[in-house]
Amino acid sequence: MSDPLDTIFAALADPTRRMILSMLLEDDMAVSDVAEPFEMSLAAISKHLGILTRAGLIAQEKRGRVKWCKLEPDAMHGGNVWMQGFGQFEPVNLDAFERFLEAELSID
Amino acid sequence: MSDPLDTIFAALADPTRRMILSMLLEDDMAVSDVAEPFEMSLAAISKHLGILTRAGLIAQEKRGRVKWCKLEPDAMHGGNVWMQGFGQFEPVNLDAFERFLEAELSID
DNA sequence: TTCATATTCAACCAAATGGTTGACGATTAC
DNA sequence: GTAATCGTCAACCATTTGGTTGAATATGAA
Repeated sequence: MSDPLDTIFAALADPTRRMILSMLLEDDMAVSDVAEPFEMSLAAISKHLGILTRAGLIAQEKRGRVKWCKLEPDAMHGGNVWMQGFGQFEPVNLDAFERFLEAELSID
Repeated sequence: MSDPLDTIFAALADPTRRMILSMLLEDDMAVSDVAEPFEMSLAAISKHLGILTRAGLIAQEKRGRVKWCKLEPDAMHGGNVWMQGFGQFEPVNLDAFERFLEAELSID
């Protein structure tokens, strides 16, 4: 049907969804806990999680009445390779990335 | 206003636009030449080029009555860094990427 | 000047997106 | 059994997206 890159890049184009992925980088989370920091309905977050799941960027597993979300970072590989084809980007500075995440996640 | 990553990933989510970027990897092109292989109107391609320009992924320069499009690969850097924060992806195999492009561009 | 070429603009359209609300099914707790 | 919690579903809505067409603009060629 449609190129997986369509789905992956489209999923990453939304700031709410990127934030969710950043949160899951810290730890697996239940749907309600994912939704908690956002000022939108649980149903809206549920839709976002559906989109991330269909893109393969997260996996959801139901245990009891709680549905756990876990990051699937390998799904990003294809997009990453595609982009890298356009230039030799300097090696990623992971420290800088962690500082970025630190800042992004502390909207307390 | 909106995160540049919104704009970049959204621009990359469309297969026509990704194809255009691949084409520009070979060489700079005039708008009409970009449009030629696609089965859609010139106006549609013009819009796509506008989106790529606003995302910073290409630059357009008018010389005479021809508008030239040229790749700005550095604009991808931010997205690339963001993705890499999610995993240590194996070093890109540029040969493989070239073969991929070869295949993608030869829809003659 | 007149004509052709290169590109954009404006108006329109159908479909997709991101959100809402309220009802619903599943599971756990009392 | 009854009630509370977790999450999704369905219907709806406004906005954005990706395309069309026809007219307009700007430049170059005859």
